[in-house]
Amino acid sequence: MIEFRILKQSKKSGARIGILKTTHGEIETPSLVPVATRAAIKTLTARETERTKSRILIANTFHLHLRPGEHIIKHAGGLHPFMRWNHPLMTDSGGFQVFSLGFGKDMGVGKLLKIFPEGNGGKNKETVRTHHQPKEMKIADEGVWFRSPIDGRKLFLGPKESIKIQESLGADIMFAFDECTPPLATRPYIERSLARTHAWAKICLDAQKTKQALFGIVQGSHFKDLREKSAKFIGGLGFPGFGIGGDLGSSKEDMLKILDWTMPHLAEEKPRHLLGIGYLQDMEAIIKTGIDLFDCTVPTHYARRGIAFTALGKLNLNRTFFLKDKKPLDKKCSCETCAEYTRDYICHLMRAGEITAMRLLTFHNLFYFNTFVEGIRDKIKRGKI
RNA sequence: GGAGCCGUAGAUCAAUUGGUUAGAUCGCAUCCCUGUCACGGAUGAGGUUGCGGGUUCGAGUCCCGUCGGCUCCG
Repeated sequence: MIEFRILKQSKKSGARIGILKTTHGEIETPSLVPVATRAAIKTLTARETERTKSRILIANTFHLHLRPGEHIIKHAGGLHPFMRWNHPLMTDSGGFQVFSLGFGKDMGVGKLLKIFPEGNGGKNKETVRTHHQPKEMKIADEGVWFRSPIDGRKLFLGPKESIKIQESLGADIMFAFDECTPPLATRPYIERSLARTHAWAKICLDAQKTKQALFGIVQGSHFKDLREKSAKFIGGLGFPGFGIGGDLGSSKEDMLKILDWTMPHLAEEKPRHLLGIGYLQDMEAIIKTGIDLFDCTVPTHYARRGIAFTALGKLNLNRTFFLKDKKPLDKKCSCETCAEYTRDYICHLMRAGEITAMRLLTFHNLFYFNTFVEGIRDKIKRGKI
């Protein structure tokens, strides 16, 4: 069970301040949802994650099903006690892995299409047509046959299976099983996929036995009518909240357009989660469309590549330049990393391959992102956006 | 004192019987990463082949000298 209360609706935009209540406490929205795919924010403990101002995390059904298996987590009493996290949790359905381990892997693309200049090896000419299948999986109306990336054994995941697993995991919020279509798919492929995602949404609702909140996911790629169709359909099924999935086009403008097409069809009083998006420079814009929650791997993933986010932009701590830099990562940041450590040391650790570097950067980036969202909430409260 | 082996990019090593512009890996530099992939991807810089001479149309490769390192024998 969740309860969502909107405390303030902006008069200047779709932005709003809300409180999302769950049985594991409440969070203020808009909020970033850091990604704990395998029931861990990589490099940090739950206690440490809490000190980065994070109050809700998202784990992944597909990855936890593979390892350790949902029965282990159920036996431990669910994800919350298992990972020692006493705040709200979400689980992604595994639908995204249909894409990321399927066409995404085959074609070497993300869900946001990168535009290549003309003549660049015809990279953009490749398309996914109606009856195409990814190399290592089979997508059917009932669900998806995968091969385990761990040992190669055959696995099946469909809407019923996803819900059953997510119920064993016991997060406060679950997501419906969907297909994130590849950005290079043809319209007929997307239409067919959308019908499937919609059918799966209904099956998920029917399959659910627990009181966890189940969010439906809007798809529809970059087509206006398909996005509207999906938003109306998913919006009409009685879900207590919604996810918006990508392909979200090939630019920030595309993404905002897609959100604008979608949002009017989703009940205002219900929370909206933008799946997998959250560059700092996009946050304010997506929040202004009416997004309440968004998960993103960027703060944690980039940290492990040596990137720190600061008021002056991204810093690449791999660069030898920083070996003699005695400043903290960000002079105004009040996180534990910035309070105790300076760039020279973190640069050294990064270059030496010491995992402590990733830890210090992960801590900082999460704190920085959360502080950044806090700043946007503050702007909404003061009526500035 | 004598004999032998070795010397190629910052490091470790490749390079047909002498034959185009001397390669690879790591490291270095710049950039990339959006419902996760820590140690990944793209691009780039870097060489008087220890030094000097010779043979040859042509030498990292063959010859002589020299310097340095290693091994063995006295």
